[in-house]
Amino acid sequence: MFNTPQLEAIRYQDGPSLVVAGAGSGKTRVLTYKIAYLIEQGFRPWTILALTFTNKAANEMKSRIAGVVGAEEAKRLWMGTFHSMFLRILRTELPLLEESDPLHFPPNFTIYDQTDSNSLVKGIIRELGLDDKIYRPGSVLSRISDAKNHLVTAGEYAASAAQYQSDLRSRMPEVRTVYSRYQERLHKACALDFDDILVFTYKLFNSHPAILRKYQDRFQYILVDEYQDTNHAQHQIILQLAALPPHRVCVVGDDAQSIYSFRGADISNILGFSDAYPDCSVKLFKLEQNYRSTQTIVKAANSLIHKNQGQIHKEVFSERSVGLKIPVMEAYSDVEEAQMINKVITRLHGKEHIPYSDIAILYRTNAQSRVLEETMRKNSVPYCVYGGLSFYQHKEIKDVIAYFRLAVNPADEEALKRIINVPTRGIGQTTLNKIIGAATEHGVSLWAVLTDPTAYGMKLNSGTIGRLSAFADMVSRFIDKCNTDDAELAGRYILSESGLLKDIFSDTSIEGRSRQENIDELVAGLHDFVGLRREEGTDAVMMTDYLSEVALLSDMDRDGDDSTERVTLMTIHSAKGLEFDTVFVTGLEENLFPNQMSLSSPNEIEEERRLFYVAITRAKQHLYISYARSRYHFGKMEFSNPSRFIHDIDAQFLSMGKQQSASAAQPRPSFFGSRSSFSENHASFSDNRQQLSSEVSTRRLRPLTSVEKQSSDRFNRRTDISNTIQNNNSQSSANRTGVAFATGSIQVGQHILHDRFGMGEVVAIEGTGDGEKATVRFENSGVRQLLLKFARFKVVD
DNA sequence: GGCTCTAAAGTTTTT
DNA sequence: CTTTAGAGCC
Repeated sequence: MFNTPQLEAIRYQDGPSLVVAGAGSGKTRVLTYKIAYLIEQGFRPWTILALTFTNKAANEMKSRIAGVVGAEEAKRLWMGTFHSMFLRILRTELPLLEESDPLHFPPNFTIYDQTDSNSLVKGIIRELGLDDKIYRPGSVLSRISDAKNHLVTAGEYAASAAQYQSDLRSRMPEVRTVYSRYQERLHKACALDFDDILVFTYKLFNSHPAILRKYQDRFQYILVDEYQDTNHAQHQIILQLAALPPHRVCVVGDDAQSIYSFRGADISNILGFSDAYPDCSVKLFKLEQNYRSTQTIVKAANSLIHKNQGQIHKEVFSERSVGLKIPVMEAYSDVEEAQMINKVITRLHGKEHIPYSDIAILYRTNAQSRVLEETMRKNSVPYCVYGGLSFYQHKEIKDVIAYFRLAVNPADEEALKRIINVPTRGIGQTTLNKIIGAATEHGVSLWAVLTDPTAYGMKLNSGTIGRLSAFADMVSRFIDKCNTDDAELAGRYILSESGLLKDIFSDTSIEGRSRQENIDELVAGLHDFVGLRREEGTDAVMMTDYLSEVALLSDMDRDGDDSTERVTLMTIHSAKGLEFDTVFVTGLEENLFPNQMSLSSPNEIEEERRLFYVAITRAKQHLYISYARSRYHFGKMEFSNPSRFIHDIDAQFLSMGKQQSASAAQPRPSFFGSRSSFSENHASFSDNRQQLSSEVSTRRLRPLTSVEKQSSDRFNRRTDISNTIQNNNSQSSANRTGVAFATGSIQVGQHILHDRFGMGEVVAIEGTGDGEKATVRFENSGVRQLLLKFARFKVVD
């Protein structure tokens, strides 16, 4: 079941350990069983802190652990992302600090997402009279974010000569001023940004030894997955929490898969972890056997990654079958690339009966998904796109969430700015600027000015005053509602009373309909949130609880639809940690992969190469690599050469197809020389080309508009679900009904069909009356405990 | 103050 | 090509 190093890694618990785990080496399984083992050894679940990279990874691991030690135990683990776990700590601790403490925050503080941060920085740049051509908000914010990742505060930043010199070189000497003001404004808005979650946690522990001690004592064992992608702040917090002997901390990762340095991830955290504890040695475990992929894939990956310098040496090997050589497919254009891939998918699905859900198409940038989607749709291949514009980033959803945020925390400046005139109520930019000016001048929140404009010297005409006070009154009612009613009731109230609902539902255009669907889905989400929490016996069902949850959600974390049969499309970054029988890695072109932005720096090229390594090691059986000779970029066609990375793989593992005839048209001489062996496709594809090309020339594909894209996406996501689960009504909140049950009506061993989790088997029942709970093992949703009083399901047998 | 039209910029990856 | 920001007009 486990090999020797895996077993040793699982059992070791005397001190700090580092598990260097090659791709496909069963890293997640080791982590899962280590935690289960710890619990069996007597560690209580709430004394174990397990940090993962995504919420999804955490939930999956949790439900696997539940399968071993039971749902009741697994539920109590501190398991989640760095951000969600530390946010939980901050919500508990920050309100308890003295008000004079700079870290003090009331419990209802907001989390600013990147858009909020960007908008705030932009506003500050404008207020300071800086040129936003030079001070591009994005670059300024990334400097600030960089500083925060390195735990450099605004004050330290302003005092640092080195920082100043660096900013000066970028012609942005005032970044330090922006940083300081940015931080002030966050504080005034009662908000933390993403990076602050880490910075505040570090500072909290650093300046309050008693609080640090409390968590050091609580967390008897700390486990961290994907350690190669942690940043300096995260690393330091781990060191704080595991500072006391015997330093029971276990970090797991693979330096060869470090792909987030652009976000501040520091590979030296894992490379140097062996020296983290001067008073004791860190036990090193190497997992080198790959259980996922064919020998060919593993060897090809090795030959690629060995082109990089500076890594922990390991020799990943596989004992699976040798497998096929890796076809490298060349296409004329991005469209043809998509069509070739579709052709192969159709063949694999039809002749080899590979389910669509075992197939993934990976790409470097989100923009590449368009052409693929269009082609898949034309060929009726079901697909699902992950990432890109997440549900929570749609305008209408952000508007609604902004209302919610304002109702929970009226000081929230970005939320207020966003919706003060949505729907239009005659409060325009001019008035808003005056309010911001007065608020800045008096050092108070926008809300304070808004509720009493004259007190802050606002000169306004009576009409404006009336409109402002009407708005303030409305928000006050929302605040009250959020204090008394649960998230769903309050949410519905806000939607209708704000006029948003009327505004959105009076628009009958295609775009409007798409917005309406999104709003429906949001309300359904609120309903589920309240319903599920009640089912699980939690009473945290208020708007503030809901917001805490959604603030850290990304598209990757959305509901699993793994029961359905669809090809997965995602960026390579999103694919980290996943595996598929068949993987297509697309767009292997110079300037795209490696990306143009990374060409100037050897380090960044190495990171791109690691990214390619991640991509190819996702495949279990079938791996295909493709590139296009031309591709649309900003609407105009551009030609490109095959990626240098193809060359980095030992040619014996690749299948390049036959020699090209001299007459074939080439947009440009190949990277590999004019008599390239690259141009003709792998044998099994070459016969496709002619029919495909004619199709290309007759019908130029039009990129999808955002609405078409959304609705097709929705179609693709949804249809299969509603067919399999007949009474699934998650599409609409309107006809949602709970299925009521008398308690005592189900028994262990019965199968149920849950409204949301699908099919599952009842494995235990405990408690009586209103407290009666069933433990259910779901086919696709893991093991869960449901409070029968609230649970919505029906018994199947 | 609000709406419409035009111009410019943008795509690297995301908790 | 698409999205967004800004100017100009009502």
